[in-house]
Formats: sequence, structure tokens, C-alpha cells
Amino acid sequence: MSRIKTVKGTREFYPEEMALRNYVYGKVRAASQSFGYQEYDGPFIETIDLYAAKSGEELVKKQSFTFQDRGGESVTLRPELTPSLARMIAARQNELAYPVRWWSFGPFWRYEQPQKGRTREFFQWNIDILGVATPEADAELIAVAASFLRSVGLSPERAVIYVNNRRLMESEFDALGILPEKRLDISSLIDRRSKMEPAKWDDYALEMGLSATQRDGLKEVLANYDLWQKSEELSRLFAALDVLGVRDYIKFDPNIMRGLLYYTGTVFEAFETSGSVKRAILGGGRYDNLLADVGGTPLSGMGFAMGDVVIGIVLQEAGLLPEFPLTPAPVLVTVFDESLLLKSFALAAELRREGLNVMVYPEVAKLPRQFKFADKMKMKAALVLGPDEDTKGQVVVKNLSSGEQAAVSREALVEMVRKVVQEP
RNA sequence: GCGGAUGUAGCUCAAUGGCAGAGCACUUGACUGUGGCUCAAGUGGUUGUGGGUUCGAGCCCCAUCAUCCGCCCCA
Repeated sequence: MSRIKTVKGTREFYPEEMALRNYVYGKVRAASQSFGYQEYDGPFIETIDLYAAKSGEELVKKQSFTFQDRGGESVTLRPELTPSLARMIAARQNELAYPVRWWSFGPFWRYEQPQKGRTREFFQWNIDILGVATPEADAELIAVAASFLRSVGLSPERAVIYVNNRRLMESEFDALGILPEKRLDISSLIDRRSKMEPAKWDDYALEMGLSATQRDGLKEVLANYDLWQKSEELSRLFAALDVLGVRDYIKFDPNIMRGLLYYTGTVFEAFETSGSVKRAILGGGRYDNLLADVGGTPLSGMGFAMGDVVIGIVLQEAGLLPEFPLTPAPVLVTVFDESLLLKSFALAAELRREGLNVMVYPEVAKLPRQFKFADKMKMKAALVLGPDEDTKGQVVVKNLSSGEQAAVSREALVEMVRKVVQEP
């Protein structure tokens, strides 16, 4: 059988996958809202200019979904949210109550090669605090991330948030005599270290223009896990994380750089420690020039993002997902025969008016078929309204887990159904 | 953009170059007012696609498409 295929890198959300997506969304919402963050969203399509200015044209042209609309304008399926956020903030820069705390969970598209943990269409949690530049604000946002990890069952033994500070690293680079224009190269050099063999990396560092002395000095810096003590920012950050109750998730790591240019202070990334996914679960940092490209006055902010794909795999592999009900309705009203069809419908309606989620079999069918349906849907109760019950004003309520059943009067029915449904 | 692997039933996978199979799922029955468990029977295939080698190809060769894994990149 030939089917029309899906677009490369997209996913279909069957009810099971939709339940997972909504589960993550729910945990994201709970973590965000418990710290007072407001939900917002931007457009899903934007002009390409919005990204070209900030992210660099190469990246946008090669790795985004861009096309001409019927009016001839180049539009892009959004690859990230930050530029839209910047524009939205700039438009109301003087009216907003600072600090602004905003979060979002929505779809994004990137034209990349799909592989484990990476699709071309994905959902991403974005959360930012704007208009305040203290280490304590950084700590709060990291605490949101940690709260989320805890809420989905990822304990500090399983997930770690690695923290570093760009300013600290830059002063270390300066001390080694590394010129400011080399910083970007050095960042990618550091990022690449874990992926290369030590000897090769040593050579590579020289190719990047470091002297042997500088390289060895850099290696010392990268191995110094007490380096944070030299940074007042990091000391304050860790003190705040401590009282926020999430210090157990945090590790200082001078190797965390987050390649991008625009981070200026705290940077962090969360990883799952034991599983097969090597990619970061989430990551972010502090930036100082959010509104520079969209016409506002500079505003400092701190934010992070988390895609739904990696966290989904991590939770699945760790066995941390709860069992999602297949159907929101735990009760099936069966249909005995043609003459009782509408009475079953009426019975279902009556139960719904009592606030119960109820399905009714929508046609006359053999009872085994109807019970099999209820079973496959993992429903908790099946009701039978046959000729005998109809005459006596009763309904049979069957508990599908235990197999027990009883005929009950219409007056006692709702209570009985509630009782069966509420059993674990 | 580069490299590696894999495409066989709805799903997961078998099958020395020689009759295309199993498990699960599905349908029916054992069971005419009741699901799960068990048993029995049954449906289901252009072996991704196009060429080639061969008496004979799921298997070998070439091309192509797709998927997966990794590299690059990762806002």
C-alpha cells in the first residue's frame, strides 16, 4: 500500500504521543507559573529579516524553512523565539512592569539533518526574565529549570545543570594573553574538546593560533573546578541557588561555553547523566543587548530554552513517564439492542450532567464487541441497560478491573459509578 | 554538505542463490446478556523503486528513493 509520506523531520502525534507532549507542557507551565512567569507567544511565521539581522544570514538561509508568500515576501517558519520576544518587548518597552517574566511553549522549525534528539519540527519551552541583571535573577531562572527537572522525576543524580560565566572565562583568557578577537574561536575549541581525542585537540589548539603555553594554560583553566571562587557573580549565584533549594542540581564547569556570541555572563546547560542522549536537555544564559537590533534601548535579560524532543527521549528511557489514560472517559454505556439504543444515550447524557466523562456505544452491536472495546480503551466501568434492568428501573454497573458487577437503582447509580471510576 | 547502516505482512523481525516464514495485532469460533486468560481456525506479501547477473534473486551487482545512527552545525 502506498501512502503519502510525512515531511522529513516531522512527527505525527497519535493520542499516546499527544499525551506525552501535553504532559511536558503541563510540567513546563507549572514550573514557570510557580515563579510568576506569564505565558505569551509570537507569530509562527515571520519575515526573514527578523532573523537575518540577529542570528547571522548563513544560519538563517541554510537552516530555516524560508519561502516566498503569494505577495512575493520572504517569510520564515520561526526557528527561534527570541527575536519575536525582543520586538514585542521593544514595542511596549515603557509600559511593561519590570522585571518582565515571560514563558512560552510552541512549535519551531529548523531545516537540519534529523537524528536522535533532533527533528525539523519541534516544540520548545522559552523562558526569560528581563530588565534585571543580578546574579540572583540568574539564580531564579536556573531554579525554574531545576524545579522542572525535579517535577518530572529527574533527580540530581540523573540530571545536572552545568554552570559557567562568560566574563570569568574572558578574564582567564586575558590572563593567558589571548586576544579578544580570538574568543569566538576559543569557545568552539572548548566546545569541541569533549568530542576529540586529547592529542588531536592539542594539535588543533595550536592550529587555532594558540601558543603551546597558552594551550596548556587553557587546559589548566578548564580543569579547575574551583575557578568559580574567583568570580563574585558566581559566588553570589551559588549562594542564591543554595537558599532556593536547588543547589543539588548545580555543578560549576568551566567547559560549558555555549558557542554563541551574545551571551555575556552566566551560561548553563542541563544534561542527563546516564542515558544514551548526548545532547543538552536545556540551555541558556545572560545576554545584555536584547533589543539592540529591533530599535529599543538596551535591556539585559536571562533566558533558556528546552526542546520537547530530547526531554521526551530522556524521560522515556529513564522510565519516568506516568501511565497516560487512553481515553478521557472511563465509563462506557453499552447498547443492548435497537429498542434500548436511545435509552442508553439518555443514560449517558444523564451521567454527563453529573460531571462524569462517559462514552456510549454509538450503534447496536454484540455485547462482547462492546466490552472488548471498553477493555482495549482501558476503561474502568461498563454499564448495561438491558430489558430486565429497564423493567426494574436499574442499571448494571460492571467494574472492568475486578470483573465484579451489580444491578443498582437509578438513584444509587451516580454514586456507584463514581466509586468504581475513582478506584486506582 | 560528509560518513556508516538498514529497507521483507499493520507492527517487531527471520529466511546457504532453490516452495516467502514466526511472534504480536486483526477476523471468526469454542462463549446467543459480558472484556481480559486459554485453545482452534482464518485474513493478510509486486520482499522500497528501476535496471543488471543467473536456469533460478528477498539474498549478488549498479542506480535511485526513504529511514535510522554519527560528523558538521545546533539561534
